[in-house]
Amino acid sequence: MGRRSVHTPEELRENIVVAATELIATSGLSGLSAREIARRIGYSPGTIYNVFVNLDDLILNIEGRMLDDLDASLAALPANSDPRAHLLGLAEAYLSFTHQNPRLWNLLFEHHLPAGVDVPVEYRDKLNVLLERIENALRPLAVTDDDEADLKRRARVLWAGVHGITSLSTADKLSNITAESAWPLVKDLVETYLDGLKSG
Amino acid sequence: MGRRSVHTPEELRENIVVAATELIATSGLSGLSAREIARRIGYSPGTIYNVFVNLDDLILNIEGRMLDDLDASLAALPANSDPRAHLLGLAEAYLSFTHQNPRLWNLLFEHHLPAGVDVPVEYRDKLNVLLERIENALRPLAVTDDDEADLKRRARVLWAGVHGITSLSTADKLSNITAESAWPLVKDLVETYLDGLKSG
DNA sequence: ACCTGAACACCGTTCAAGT
DNA sequence: ACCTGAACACCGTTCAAGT
Repeated sequence: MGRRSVHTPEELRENIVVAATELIATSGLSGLSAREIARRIGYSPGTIYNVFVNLDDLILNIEGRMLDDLDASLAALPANSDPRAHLLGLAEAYLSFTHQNPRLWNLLFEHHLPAGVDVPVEYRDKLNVLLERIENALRPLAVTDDDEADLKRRARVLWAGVHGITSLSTADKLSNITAESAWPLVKDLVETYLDGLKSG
Repeated sequence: MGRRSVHTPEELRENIVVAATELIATSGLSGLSAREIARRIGYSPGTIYNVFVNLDDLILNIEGRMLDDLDASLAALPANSDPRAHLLGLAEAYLSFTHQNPRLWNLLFEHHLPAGVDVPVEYRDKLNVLLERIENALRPLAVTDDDEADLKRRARVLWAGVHGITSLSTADKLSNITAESAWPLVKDLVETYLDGLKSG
């Protein structure tokens, strides 16, 4: 026991994250356990607590990486001069990202910090960077008497609405209410909402 | 030990459900445990498994009751001849119901059956009864070339969209992205979506 | 310095045995 | 018939002790 140093601290940290990510990807949050991670990486359970303060800390780390990956996905999207097509493109890329690994994506919404503990600022920042992409895409569609607050609200409404459909789908609950897949629903929501902005 | 019969089977069942509901209402799904229920009702853990097949079965029972309560809430709404006002009234009543007990409401979306097991038919039926209310409210708004499939899709899109906002709010995650409360967002979504139906 | 593993306080679920 | 409680196979987290 003690002082093995077969892995650098960075390797150890990475191994823990990878093992945890695999467990969640396969079996969801309930499939995650510190002891199982330890077994998989060949260390004792205690070691995980030398690297992360607890499972919540580890989970927040994984969530942060996912938000970064999503942002990279959206950033890679080709420019589009038509605002409506641009927004639909964002929605499609978002949907596709979330379905790449549904259980992992669900983590963001299934995981709750203990009462009183709130999410780190960097995490909130990442969310707002994502929402700014939608604000920017929405800006060309604004009518004259709109202010910045309207724009922000609409970006949040649109995202949250799409999130509603998406999360039902990634959680396998959409099939309880319809045989349709998520995309036609998301498309209908985005298109109809944008139509409503024009006419409202 | 054995054969106490201080409670009828119905009482016992009800006591288990009440204790479980309290635990979830206070601490969410993670606060629920068969052993804690047993402690609270003064029986041994094994007894719970004489009444319910397992915790999932008990949870499904609680979820079913909630859907019935929600339906009763919506049924109690006064009639409204204006379709837009009617839909907004439904959305408001829905939002208010979900916020009466946020953690309990969240149960519906946080709880997952093991892979391969799907939700009982009665449960799906309850969901569809709820969605029919929205379909009916949406019907007067249909344009001439709409068919029943359009109506069904729109009811699901509208509900899922509202659900997106609502669930972020009941899960205490809305505050990560905005200082606004759920209602103005839900109102914006419903109004803009309905505007979009007219103009689309 | 790094890591272990026993310890503590929990879980869900089953089922032989008791009344 | 109804209920118990020990048993089995798990958890998260801590921390004294070992190298």
